[in-house]
Parts: sequence; C-alpha cells; structure tokens
Amino acid sequence: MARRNQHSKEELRAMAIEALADLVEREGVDNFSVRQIAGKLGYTPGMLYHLFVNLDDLILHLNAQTLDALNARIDRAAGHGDPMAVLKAMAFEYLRLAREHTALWQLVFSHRMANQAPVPDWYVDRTRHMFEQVEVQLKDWVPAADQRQRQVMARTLWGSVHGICLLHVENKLNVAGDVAPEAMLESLLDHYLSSCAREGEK
Amino acid sequence: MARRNQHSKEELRAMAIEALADLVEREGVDNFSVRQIAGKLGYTPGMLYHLFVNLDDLILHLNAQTLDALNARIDRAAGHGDPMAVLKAMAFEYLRLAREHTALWQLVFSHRMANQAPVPDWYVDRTRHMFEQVEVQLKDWVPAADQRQRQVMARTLWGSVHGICLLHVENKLNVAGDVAPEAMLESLLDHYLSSCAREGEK
DNA sequence: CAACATTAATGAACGGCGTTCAATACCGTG
DNA sequence: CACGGTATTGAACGCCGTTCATTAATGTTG
Repeated sequence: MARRNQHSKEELRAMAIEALADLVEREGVDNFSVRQIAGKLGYTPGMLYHLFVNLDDLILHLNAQTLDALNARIDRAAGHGDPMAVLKAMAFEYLRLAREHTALWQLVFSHRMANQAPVPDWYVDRTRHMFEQVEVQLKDWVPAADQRQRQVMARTLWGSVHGICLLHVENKLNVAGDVAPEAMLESLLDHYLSSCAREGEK
Repeated sequence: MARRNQHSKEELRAMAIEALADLVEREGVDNFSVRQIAGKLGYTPGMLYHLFVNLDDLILHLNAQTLDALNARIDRAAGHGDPMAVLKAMAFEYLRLAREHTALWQLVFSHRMANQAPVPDWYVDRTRHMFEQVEVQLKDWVPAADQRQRQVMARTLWGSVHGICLLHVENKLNVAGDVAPEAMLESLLDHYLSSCAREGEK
C-alpha cells in the first residue's frame, strides 16, 4: 500500500490540482483522466474521491485557481491611468493569460458542469469580480450613465473582449488572412469606449 | 442481420447526421455516443464507420449543416437596408439560432478536433462566409477604410458578437443581475459602428 | 436456377474512461 | 502491544470510440 499521512488532506488536494494543471498544460484541454492524475501522484484513482466529490469538482478547483491568477493580473492593471488605458491594459492581460496558459484558460471557459449541476458560489464570485472591475472603470469613463447602463456596457465590453480572445485561442482566425488579436482589442476598445463617452456628454 | 440496401449510403449518412442532431438537441452537447446514434438508426455502432471516418467526422458534417443554416439566415438578413441595420439584423440572427438551437450551436463552437487534426476546407469555407458578409457591409459603412482595416473591423465586430452570444448561451450572465443579450448587441453595434464611421470621415 | 463474388452489417474484442465500495494495510493512541 | 480508526487499495460496473474477421444478404454470371 502507498505511504500514509505523508501529506495532509489539504496538501494532497493542492498536489492533485497541480497534477491536473500540469497534465492540461502539457497535453491539452481534453487529454487528461482521473487515472492519469492519480498516476502522477503515485496513487490509485479511487483515492481522489476522498479529496474531491468527483472530477468536475477537481476541475472547478483548478479553474478557480486560474481565475484567481486572471483576477490578480486584472487588479494589477486597474492600478493607475485613465479608464481607457486601464481597460486596455485589462483586456491585454486577459489576452496574455489566454496566450501563455492557453489550455488552462480554455479549461475555464469550455468546462460545462455535468447534468447542469449548479456552479458553487465560491466559483461564481470569482467570475463576477472581473465584471465589477470593468464597471468601476466605466464609472469614471461615463459618469453620466446610470448603474443599469454601466452594467450593460461592462457586459457588452467584456463579452466582446472574451469573444476576441476566444477566436484567437481556438485558432478560428486563420480564415482568409490573420489579424493580430491585439489590433482587434485596440479597435474594439477605442471605438466602443469613445462612442460611449460621446453619448454620455449629450 | 439488419436489412440491407433499404437506404443508399447517402441516405444513411443523412439519417446518421439527423440522429445525432436529434440526440444533441434533446440531451445536450455532450450527451451522445456512437452507440446511441447507431441505436437510433437500428444499426450496430461499427456500421457508422462505413459512412464516416470517425465520430469527429460525423460531428463535422452536422456542424457544417448548422453553419449552412446560420449562413442562410445571415444572407437573408443581408438583403436590404443600410449597413447598420443589416449588421444588426445579422447579429440578431446569430443570436436567434444560438437561442433556438442552443445545443447545435454549442456543438459548432465547442467541438475541437482530436489530435489537432486539420479542419477540412469544405468546413473552413463555411466559417469564412460569415466574415465575408460582414466585410461587404463594412465596405458600404466605412468606404474610406482600406481592405486591411475592414478585415480588422469585421473580425473585431464578429468576434464580439460571438462572445456576447456565447456568454448568453452558456449562462455566464447570471452574475449580478442579468442583461438581455439583445441590449448588448445593440450597444455593441451602435457604439462600435458609429465610432468607426466617424473616424472614416476624418 | 445454381454457384459465385461482392459488400453491407454484425458482434466481439481492445484498451480506455469515471465512479463505487468492500477489503485491507497502516497509523496514532491507549 | 493490541486495537480502533482511517487512508488507500483494487476489483468491479457500465460506459466509451474504434477495429476487424466473420457472416449474411445481394447482384452477377454461367
């Protein structure tokens, strides 16, 4: 039998998450299995079910970690500068993580809960954070807009940023001459935000 | 043994695609299997490999069909009106299909080829079509822009439209009060396009 | 009409998957 | 040192996509 109590349950959880992250980054979003993860740790598959309720749960924990990294970058970008510059910096950080850790990023956005199980609160909180940071910047950018309008703008803007990064990461841009995603993000933010500002002045 | 030659190979292919479509719409994007498809047709799993090279190939054929439906709607929307109205109509058609045939739409955009196999030309053509239609409208909307600029705009715009529809379809908008995707598409097109036009005038 | 060649379809097998759970081997405690 | 508790196992279940030799129905020929 394998060594006992070499690691606490928490340590083992962290190790399992790390093993999955490694596997995903090395082999791609859809090329891992409970058996491989356990193998990497030197345990049997069944053991993982004492750490997580199932594979979905483990994936969710890894995704939370990835979202934390994403949020950290976004928060850093929120530091200083006018809203336009900050939002651009945020969008570029979003793209950068998608680029540098493509598979982890894909896992966050391509994972669907089995049998429509509800996403836990501690997970939803992390996705909400991003939208909130965008809204904060919009408060400065279009002070005349009410909260409702800002909500629409934040979701529109960030949904768009996400779409652009997604097309890039999934290689759907090779159709008829590729365009750098940076140019697309610039185009989006320049035009969308400047028009929003103009309307706010009226 | 099952009846022979009741159907031509082409008929069987169409039936298999239809069976998969049915299964996907009924049970969701990730709840089908070769065995279920064959079962629906009254055949054994192995038989499907005389019609398609593998499951990926079958999925690709269904996705091509879905893209054809999408393109048909987009072409219809391209009929008449000023570019802004036409592009809005196109975006709304995009959203409408995502709404009415969510699972089929998801299958198109969530399917990844195994072992990074190349996507066949006949498939790429269908995805290119959409971007081209957007570019045609932009030619009218911003006549001053050169082809390169229009390419960037078309991809930026359609990547954004896609991102917004995706967030809606995947239920990622429940975070802190939902916003109707129609409002987001309106916001995107109004602001992005109007700013593009203004720049074109300079 | 019988014998044959062709081919549509089968069904069993392979190696893999996520998940469950009784049995087991180890550990700290008394 | 024995014992109770528990961390870990390993076998099993019912799935999965895919392959392929075998079979059975067909169309063709003599």
